[in-house]
Amino acid sequence: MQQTIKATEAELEILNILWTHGPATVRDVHDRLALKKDAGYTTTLKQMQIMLEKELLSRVASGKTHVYTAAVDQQQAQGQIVQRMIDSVFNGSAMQMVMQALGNHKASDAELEMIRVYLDKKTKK
Amino acid sequence: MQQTIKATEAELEILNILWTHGPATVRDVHDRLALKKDAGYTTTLKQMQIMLEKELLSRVASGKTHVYTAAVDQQQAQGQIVQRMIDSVFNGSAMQMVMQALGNHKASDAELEMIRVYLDKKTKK
DNA sequence: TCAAATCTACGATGATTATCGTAATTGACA
DNA sequence: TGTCAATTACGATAATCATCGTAGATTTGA
Repeated sequence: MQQTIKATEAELEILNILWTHGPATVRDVHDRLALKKDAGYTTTLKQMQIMLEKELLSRVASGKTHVYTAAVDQQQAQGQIVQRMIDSVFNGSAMQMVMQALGNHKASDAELEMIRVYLDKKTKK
Repeated sequence: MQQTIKATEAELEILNILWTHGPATVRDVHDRLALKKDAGYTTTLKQMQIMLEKELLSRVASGKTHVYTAAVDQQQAQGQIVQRMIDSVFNGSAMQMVMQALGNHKASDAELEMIRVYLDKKTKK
């Protein structure tokens, strides 16, 4: 049985950065975070230290700093979050959420085509 | 400019019940909630009172009880929640989330077909 | 009518989150 | 080597959330 990954919104933002850009220092993460929101450096630091305790992150020392890595699988973590949302907000209907997402979002034709291809593959299987 | 609707997980469950079944008393909501989770009656009551203050709900008196109604639009609230998740967890890519949702979910062929039809309509427009 | 059942109001509490200030540590380099 | 800048460690705090107990009000029906 896979463990349940429970991350807050703020933690997800950090995980997201690490998933996207790979291992990074607190400084790196903080700078990227600062582009979107503003919080103090120590806030980010503390956040990441807590995530280390929760084992959402791992780290290795490098000189005087630490390099952090996401310790949870991206697919799995994202999947669980989406599932929780589907359950609590969409009565368990993934489809309902997909339609909502597609409806609100201005997806390009190319994107829509990708989804279509994906659907086909899924249907055939 | 539309206001930002911010509801917690527990609040969403309540909203969801009201959206699905229409106006209801605390008792009604609580009984439905009790099917899934267990919490005391006063917990649900308090929750709904707070939601009233936040103007997520409205209510009218009916005898000694109050009948509550969701005061926020379902489409709009769901849309904002999904959008927030897309932003924080999927780097702003709705598609990425859709694929995640479809991947995790065992959708029936009929469901997939519905999505396909929806996509076509969206593409043509 | 009045007692029991039901409901609301309200405050308190513990847990979790998010935030940040300060102090201690470390490494770089003048 | 000694100082300065950057980093980590740690603790504190305020805000938010979820939960529930108790008291008071109201309705119902025996």
